[in-house]
Amino acid sequence: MQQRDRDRRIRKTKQLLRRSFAVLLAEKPLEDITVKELTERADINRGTFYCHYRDIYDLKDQIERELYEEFVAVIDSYGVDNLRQELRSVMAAVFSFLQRNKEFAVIISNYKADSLFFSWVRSEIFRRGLSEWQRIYGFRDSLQWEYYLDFVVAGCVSMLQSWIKKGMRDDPEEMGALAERFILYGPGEVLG
Amino acid sequence: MQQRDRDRRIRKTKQLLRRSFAVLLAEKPLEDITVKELTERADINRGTFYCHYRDIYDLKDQIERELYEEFVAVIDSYGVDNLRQELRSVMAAVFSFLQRNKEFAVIISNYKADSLFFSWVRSEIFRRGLSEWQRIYGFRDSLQWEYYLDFVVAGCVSMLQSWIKKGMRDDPEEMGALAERFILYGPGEVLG
DNA sequence: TACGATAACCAACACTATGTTCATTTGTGT
DNA sequence: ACACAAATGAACATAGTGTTGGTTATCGTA
Repeated sequence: MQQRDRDRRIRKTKQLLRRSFAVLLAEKPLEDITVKELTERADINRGTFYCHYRDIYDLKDQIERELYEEFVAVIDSYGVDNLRQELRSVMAAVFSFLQRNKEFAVIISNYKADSLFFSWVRSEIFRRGLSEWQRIYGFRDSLQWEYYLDFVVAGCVSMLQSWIKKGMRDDPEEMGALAERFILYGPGEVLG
Repeated sequence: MQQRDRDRRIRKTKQLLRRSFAVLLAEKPLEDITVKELTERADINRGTFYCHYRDIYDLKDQIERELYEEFVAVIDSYGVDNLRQELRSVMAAVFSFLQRNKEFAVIISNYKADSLFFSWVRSEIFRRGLSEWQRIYGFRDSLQWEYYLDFVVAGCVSMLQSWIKKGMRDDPEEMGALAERFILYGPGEVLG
């Protein structure tokens, strides 16, 4: 990415394509978007599209991939050892990361069902959580633990998604605290 | 559905198309499957396909829609009043429902990310849970409750999905009990 | 069993998007 | 200013789409 995008022209065309892609995605489902229409909207030669992407799905994948790499960088900054202790801060950081990338977050939440991004996020967090569990407890009760980990990870990601759909208004710090309570204490405090 | 599918010919072609669709889906992603290839595999005239479906996505939607309607019938049999009391049984029933429809369940879990079925299931359970909450508690703390409900619903659905991917081996009754514990008591018993 | 209805078949059709080519023009980094 | 690379525009063969009309085969029912 660094090597290739040195050229201003490349950055410009990619940006134009992405903007038009976002607009189109707000109008119709992904499978109805054609290269022809996209490039006409962006006022880019159709051939140029194929210099950068294989097809529409490749474009979508690249966008999600880049967002995902940034996400990994964010949670990497918290080290692997203290995920449990810093649960609240990590979650808050993720919420605030999405807020900073509002434009893409909205694009992704426009996909009718799940996006690749969130699916990657789920398996990444699952992987990390599982390895931490095994580091601490070995393989004891690992099946139940796997289901529970899967349960809470999916829960958190779904919180992220509905938070986005609600307009990202609630404070990231509060959302992080909420997520932590859901994960560690269940519904106790919510149901009273 | 009842009116049209009286004719044996229709049932037969639809079945053939679905079988070939399942096979193709195991080979390649949905967006790479063409009507032409599908009908050739099924040994059905291409024009016949268009008598029943608008396009590939319509075929996929109809399959998921039918499975979803059966699902709704299953949870409807538990009445709306006692969702909370019968949590375990309802969840067990859902697990066992998917086990009975193994073939379709596997098809759906083959979609990388975009299964309409599970997305419908999520919003349906969410809707029911929310209305039950409001019936019992009014609108008190409804925001936190909404996030928590979203959290656990997504968690349960994700349990279903990973259970399918593990081969549906664990007993539906046990899975139902596990889900209930996760929902009501959080990780307490799992983490010890 | 016979009959009217209709689903499936077949061939053909125009149409659209795809992916690739090549020569040309424009803009870039150093 | 220069060499290089990206973007353009036009053209092309290809493949899938969606629909047509006429024919054959199969269906449900009386």
